[in-house]
Amino acid sequence: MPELPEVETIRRQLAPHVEGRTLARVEILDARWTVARPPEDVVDAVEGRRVERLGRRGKYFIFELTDDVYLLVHLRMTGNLLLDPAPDTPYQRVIFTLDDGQVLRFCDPRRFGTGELALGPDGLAAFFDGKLGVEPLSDDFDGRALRAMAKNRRAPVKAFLLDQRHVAGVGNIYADEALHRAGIHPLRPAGQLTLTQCAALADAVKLVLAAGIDAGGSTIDDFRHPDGVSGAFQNDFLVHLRRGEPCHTCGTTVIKLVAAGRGTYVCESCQPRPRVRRRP
DNA sequence: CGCCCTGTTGGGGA
DNA sequence: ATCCCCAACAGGGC
Repeated sequence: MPELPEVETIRRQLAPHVEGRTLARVEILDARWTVARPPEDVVDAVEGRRVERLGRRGKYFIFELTDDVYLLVHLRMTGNLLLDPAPDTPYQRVIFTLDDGQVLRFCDPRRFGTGELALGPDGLAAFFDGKLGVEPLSDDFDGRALRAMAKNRRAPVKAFLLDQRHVAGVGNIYADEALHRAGIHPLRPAGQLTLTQCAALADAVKLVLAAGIDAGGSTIDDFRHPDGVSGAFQNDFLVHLRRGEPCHTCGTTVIKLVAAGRGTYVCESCQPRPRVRRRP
C-alpha cells in the first residue's frame, strides 16, 4: 500500500542505514524496471557511488548519489524496498549490495515499480517537471492554492486530487479519507468547490497524510520484512471507508462507486451527492 | 477447478 | 481536458 505516508515511512526507516553507504554492487533482475534506458546503463551510472541522501518527492524515492546522479525509485502498487530480508524473499527485481555488507532488495510481485535515472540537478528537475505538482504537506499547499488550481476544472474532485500534476502524493485511499473528512462528494466537479471547501479539503489532505506518517512511524523494523508494511499502518485514527459498513461519523451505510476509474467509498450523508446538472 | 473481477499507480492513446 | 485501457500478478467470489 505505498501511498505517500508509506513511502515517507520507509524512507525514514531506510535513510540511517543507506545514507553514507556506497552502492557496491547493483543487480537489476527485471529489465523492465528501468523504463527509459537499458538496465546496464543504470547500473553503470549508480554502481560505486555513495548515497549522500535518501530523499522523497511525491511517491518517488530519490537516491541522491555522488556527482549529482539521482536514482528515482517508484513502488507503484506492490513494490517494496527491504533491507536485509530473508535471502529467499520472493519477487526480487533489483538487488543493491552496500559497502558494509547490507543488502537492499526491491521486491515487486506485479512488476509495476520503476527505477529511473536523472543526471544533474537539471535532469532531476526535468524529470519531475510537468509530472509532479505541489507537495501536499508543504506550506505551498493550502485552500487558496487548491482553489486556484481547481478553477474551471470540470473533472470530479477525486480525479483532480489523484492527478499527481496538481498535488504530488495523494493516492486512492487517502483521497477517499480526505474527501470524507472534508464532507465533499468525490464526484463533485473540482472547479465547483468554494474557497471554504478547498480550505477544508487541503486541511483534510494534510491531516490524513500526517496521520498516516505518524502511524507508520510508530512501527519498527517493518522495512526488514516482506509483510511488515501491509499491516503496519492500521490505526484507530484512519478508519478506512468500506462498502456496507457504517460511516464512522454518522452511521450511514458507506457505498461504493467508481471515480477516476478507481473504486471509491463514500458516505452520501456526510458527502452529499452533487446536483446533476443537465446539459441545456 | 476454472473463470471473472478487482486492485495501493501512472503512462499513453483516443 | 478527459476518459479508457493497459502493464503483471494474486486473491477472492461464484
